[in-house]
Amino acid sequence: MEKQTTIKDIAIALRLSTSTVSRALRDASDVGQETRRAVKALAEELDYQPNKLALSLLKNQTNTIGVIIPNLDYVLAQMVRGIDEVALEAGYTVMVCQSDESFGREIVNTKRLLDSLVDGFIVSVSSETMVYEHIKKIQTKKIPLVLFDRVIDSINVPKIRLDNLEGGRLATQHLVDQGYKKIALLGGPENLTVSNDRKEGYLQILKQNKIKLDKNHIIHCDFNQDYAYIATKELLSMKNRPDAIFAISDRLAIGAMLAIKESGLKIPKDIGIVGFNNEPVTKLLTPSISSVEMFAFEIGKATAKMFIEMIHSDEDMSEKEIVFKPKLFIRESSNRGFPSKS
Amino acid sequence: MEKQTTIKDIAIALRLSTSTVSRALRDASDVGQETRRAVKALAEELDYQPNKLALSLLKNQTNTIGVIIPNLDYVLAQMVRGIDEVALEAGYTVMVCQSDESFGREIVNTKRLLDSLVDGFIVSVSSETMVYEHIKKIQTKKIPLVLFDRVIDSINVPKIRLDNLEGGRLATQHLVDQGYKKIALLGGPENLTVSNDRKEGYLQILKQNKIKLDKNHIIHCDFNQDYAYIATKELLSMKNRPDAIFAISDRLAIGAMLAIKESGLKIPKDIGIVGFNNEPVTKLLTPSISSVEMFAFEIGKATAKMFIEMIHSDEDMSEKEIVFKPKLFIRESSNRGFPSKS
DNA sequence: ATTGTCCATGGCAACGTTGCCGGAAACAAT
DNA sequence: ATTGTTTCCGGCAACGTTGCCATGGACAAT
Repeated sequence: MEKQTTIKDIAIALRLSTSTVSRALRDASDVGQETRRAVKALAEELDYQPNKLALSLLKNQTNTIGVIIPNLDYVLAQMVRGIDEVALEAGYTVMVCQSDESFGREIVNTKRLLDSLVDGFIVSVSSETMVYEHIKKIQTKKIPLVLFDRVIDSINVPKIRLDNLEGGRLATQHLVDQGYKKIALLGGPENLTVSNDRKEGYLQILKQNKIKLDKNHIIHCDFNQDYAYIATKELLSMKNRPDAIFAISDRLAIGAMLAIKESGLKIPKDIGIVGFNNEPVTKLLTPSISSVEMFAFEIGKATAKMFIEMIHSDEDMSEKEIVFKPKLFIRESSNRGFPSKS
Repeated sequence: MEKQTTIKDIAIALRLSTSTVSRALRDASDVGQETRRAVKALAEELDYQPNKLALSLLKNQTNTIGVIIPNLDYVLAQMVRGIDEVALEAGYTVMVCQSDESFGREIVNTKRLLDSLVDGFIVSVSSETMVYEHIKKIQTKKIPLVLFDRVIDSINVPKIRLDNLEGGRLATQHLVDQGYKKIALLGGPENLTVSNDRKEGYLQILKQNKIKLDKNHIIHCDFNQDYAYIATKELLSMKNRPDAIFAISDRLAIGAMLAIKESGLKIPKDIGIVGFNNEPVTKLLTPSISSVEMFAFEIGKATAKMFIEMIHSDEDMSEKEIVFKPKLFIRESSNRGFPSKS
């Protein structure tokens, strides 16, 4: 690493003081025309770049956002893309740290970023995270913080998320409309709000339609295709076999579909499937999978915008919450053609 | 943002000098037992965290790696995961910037990271990038740089990549073995080495097997499913219709498959497909798609390891290159059962 | 000639930390 | 009593930059 040219270098070369050089470069007042020209010329020649570190130290501001996410799967990659785009625009650089769904790594990452002195945090918590001291610490230090996607109710900061309750309702109501009577739920980890909200929507719709719930039809598993496969095998072997599955994510839906295909049951005739996230892959499978779109890219952009706004405004924004409305895309996996028959 | 406690705060509170406090905290010699205890106790109480910015300024080292990538698709997300894991272990924080396959944004990102004073760069160039001045500038400044995946031959730094030539050979030879005679190539952007190496492997195998090449059977398109769909439609409508397609990425293979399905041709009977990257989705589609595994996660880890090694060693490593061997996974889309029939 | 007013520039402190040097105090050895 | 040694601590500079204040010269107004 070679030494960068500094203001001092220019000052010495031109027999000026650093102050004068600094002012000249910043087009400030109180600099002679001639010296200003000379300084700028030399700066250009030596490829002078102001040292951000020194500036950051002085101003106590790094123009950096710490982003903590649990993984880089399709949905979060989209969100990060959205965050990145807006942040770049606003002059911020983003430090993305993945916790890999591990509580321990989430803590390490938070700590690292905290003393890297990022200007603030954009966080989506890991599925393992059940205690939020590390997140609260950010808040205690009065460092700007925005939560997105997997938000935490008990923490009072701006939040950007999907209306997961509504998502669960949309998916379940659709299955009900298609004439399915025994709808099972393939849920994510038990403590994940995102998953539980979708489940809540599912429960609401069952209740509304006076469908009796078989408790065995609710299964929680990790966000992992293989678990879903196993769980579905189990569901299919039950005496009271479900005739539809609402999977809390497309990955789970795919696992379920593989299991169903193996069993010889027909989709959507014998059993229907609806997934969540609307990953591109859902369109490609045979049968294609109905899924709930969650507008990940837009959520990412909205999150970064909220963050920027928070940094630049000094009013209290802790109550702000943006909730995106989900949209159901109906595909083969759950389409028995009922709307048209009625 | 609240003021962090500094060494000075502790010094004043204890009526010591900052030097003494600094030494006490670092367990250095020359500090009295009693003062050391007192300092540490107070530091603990005030939750003192050393200011990284000040240290970085002093040592001219930030413990940060700038990672520049063209997108966050499956393969690169895996690679980033690998980089992240190793970097975290070694005490580095990673700044990931995506250029979104845009030359302009790649330049902006490079510039940003350059004057954020990262300790070094890990770069995979965008498909638009044809001139490398911004990358060469990193090298000129003697800042550690490692290239991975989409590397640049003309730049003399450590490189970690897949043996794409071999990958192209594997895929094509397999198609030849399955009895396909007119193998088309669905390539990526024309100036992308990764794509061209695979193409070169393809050409080699055709030549080796004395298969005459129809130049119209080579199509270049963006890494985008829709383009692949259109390109394949075109291929299928040719008088000299190909009976197999080697797609340079799984995304392209999927687009091709959609087009073929629509045409009514049977896969793999009438036409075979092999993709590249071995994304999980290839297993799930019907038919499942044969694909070449490129060990993205491992490449990511190897890249970060190389980087760390480069930073800590002072010998010249510019000639180092790690080349991973690809592996073909044969699935339905190209399997006419030939090895077993022979 | 004295005072006032610009204009251009320099000096110094500060941001938080460390490294180096010097020095005071205590004690031992002569 | 002088010298040397050890132990503990403070002062200062430095990293690169900016902000504030001071200073000096030129010039005009009195």
